[in-house]
Amino acid sequence: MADSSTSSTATSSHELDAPPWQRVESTLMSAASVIRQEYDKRFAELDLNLSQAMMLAYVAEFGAESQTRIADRLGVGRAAAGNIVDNLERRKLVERQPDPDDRRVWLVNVTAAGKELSDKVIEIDIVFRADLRKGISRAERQQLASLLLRIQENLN
Amino acid sequence: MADSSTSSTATSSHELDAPPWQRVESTLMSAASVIRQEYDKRFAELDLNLSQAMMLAYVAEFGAESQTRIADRLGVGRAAAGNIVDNLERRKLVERQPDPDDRRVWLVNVTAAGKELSDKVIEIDIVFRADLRKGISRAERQQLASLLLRIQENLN
DNA sequence: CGAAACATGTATGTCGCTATACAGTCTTTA
DNA sequence: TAAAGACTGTATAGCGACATACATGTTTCG
Repeated sequence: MADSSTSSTATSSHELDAPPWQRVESTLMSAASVIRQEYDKRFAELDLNLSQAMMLAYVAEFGAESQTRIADRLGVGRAAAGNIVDNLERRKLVERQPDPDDRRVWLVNVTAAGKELSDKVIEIDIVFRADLRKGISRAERQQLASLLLRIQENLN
Repeated sequence: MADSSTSSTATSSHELDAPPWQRVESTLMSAASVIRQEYDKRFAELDLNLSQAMMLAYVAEFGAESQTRIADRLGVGRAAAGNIVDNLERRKLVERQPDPDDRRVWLVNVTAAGKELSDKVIEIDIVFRADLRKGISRAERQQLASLLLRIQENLN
């Protein structure tokens, strides 16, 4: 579906005559959307979407942290983070433990089953990123990241 | 909110030790999200979100086209496009006209008020893109677009 | 100590999009 | 011409995210 707009953005190399929805900004958002969709698609075999997979991998790596901290790290709101934890907890992939030092807080930790699934998440991620980077050199990736960060910094 | 994850992605220049949610792909999606939010924010003064603004500008430029074609051009589904048209039509910014050649089709056209608002949309877009590009050369933008397209093409 | 200010996690409502199914309308083809 | 198929726009349900409001618990400081 997005491919039609995708191919039309190919004309944005000369920008003067390109309408707003065919410019670099649109290409950027379109690329992000395609990547997110493909992530979701590949994680579907694990019955996870991208948010759940990221949460699981994060918790598996960093262990018992509060939901608020996880939410900040993952760039979602606290409510969304709570929902994702609810879902993963229902499937026994993570578990909530009370924080001994602060009774408001739940510390989220990975279970054995969650750790196992997390390994598969990381594996899929590695394969996907390799696919994504085909034909793109390390230097180009670094410049891409640098440009993206500079664009973001222009918004503060 | 996304800024915390944003600043953490700044460490992704050396990728080997960076966890999955801090890599270039995340930087890309994060940048897209920030751009979308800022677009919404700037169009809010016109009581439009990004989708509505894009639709309005598109219709103002290309005139009477079917909803399906507009949906394809804008990269959304037909149902979503219909909803956006509903909204803009309620506010008398666009109007639906029957296609004389095909009774299934509504041709969407801009009204005088819509054309006027569309000019403001374009103006805001120009200012925003100038802000976004501060300190980024034309050559860099072209390379950015090229890299993004190559990444997208790797997914087909 | 005690009260105000703050932090955490949850519930609720809203928003925008997708996917699906549908009725109405062409278009193709036998 | 008739039947099969394809296309258009819409209704509906579902998902995932956000903002807001709230109850609960904690910290600060007079």
